Amino acid sequence: MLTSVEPDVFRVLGDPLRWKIVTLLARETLCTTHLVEETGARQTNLSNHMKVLREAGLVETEPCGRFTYYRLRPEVLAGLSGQFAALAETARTAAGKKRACP
Amino acid sequence: MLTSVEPDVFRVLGDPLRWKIVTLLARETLCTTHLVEETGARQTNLSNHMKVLREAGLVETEPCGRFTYYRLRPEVLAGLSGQFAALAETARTAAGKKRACP
DNA sequence: CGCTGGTATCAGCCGAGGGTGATGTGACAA
DNA sequence: TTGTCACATCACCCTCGGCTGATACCAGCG
Repeated sequence: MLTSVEPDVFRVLGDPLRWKIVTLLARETLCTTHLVEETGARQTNLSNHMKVLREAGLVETEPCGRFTYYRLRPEVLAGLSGQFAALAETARTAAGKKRACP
Repeated sequence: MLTSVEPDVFRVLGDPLRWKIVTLLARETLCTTHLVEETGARQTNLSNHMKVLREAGLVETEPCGRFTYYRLRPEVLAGLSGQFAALAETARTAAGKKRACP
């Protein structure tokens, strides 16, 4: 039952700041300091969001001395793409099919 | 600038009940009464969620006498699929690219 | 017309979660 | 070791949004 966890991923991506972080990480791997200057958010706030992204499986951490690099996981994005494609296909084939009013 | 509205769509899909509604509507067009018996939610609650889904452009209404049928818009799902695919591709090509620590 | 059933709207409650300051931890440099 | 920097954790406030009961609206039917 893969679909049960999807609303959580969407809820995670539904925050504007987190979505911005994801788009930034899609272009290059960054550490918290870079994200602070890119987004303008506080370090504490970013740390909280990174924890959420990490627990959602969207991001991997890569310690580098005192720094912590965050790397996006393309597989998850590709999986979501496939889920949406399948759902769109289901909706297309079911076009016009409606249940009778009781 | 398409990407600016995306977090809103994700926030809409991030609610478990709304996601269930979307998956149900992907299979067949339904009216509120059907959704009430499928989800077990109250009519008022469902009406609120349908308004959110409609305003997000995910769903179209189709009045049929006293009933209101809701139809999923596959184009939106397909668009999201494409966005995720592009983002995954960007992340893949940028793999290993990391900004230097300041 | 009045009644009934399907939906939408309104006002309000309340818990989840985003934002913040203070503080803890761990790694490098002098 | 001591100081500093990067990051995580904690406690707290406060807003947003999901859920609800009451109620208004609208289409069909007698």
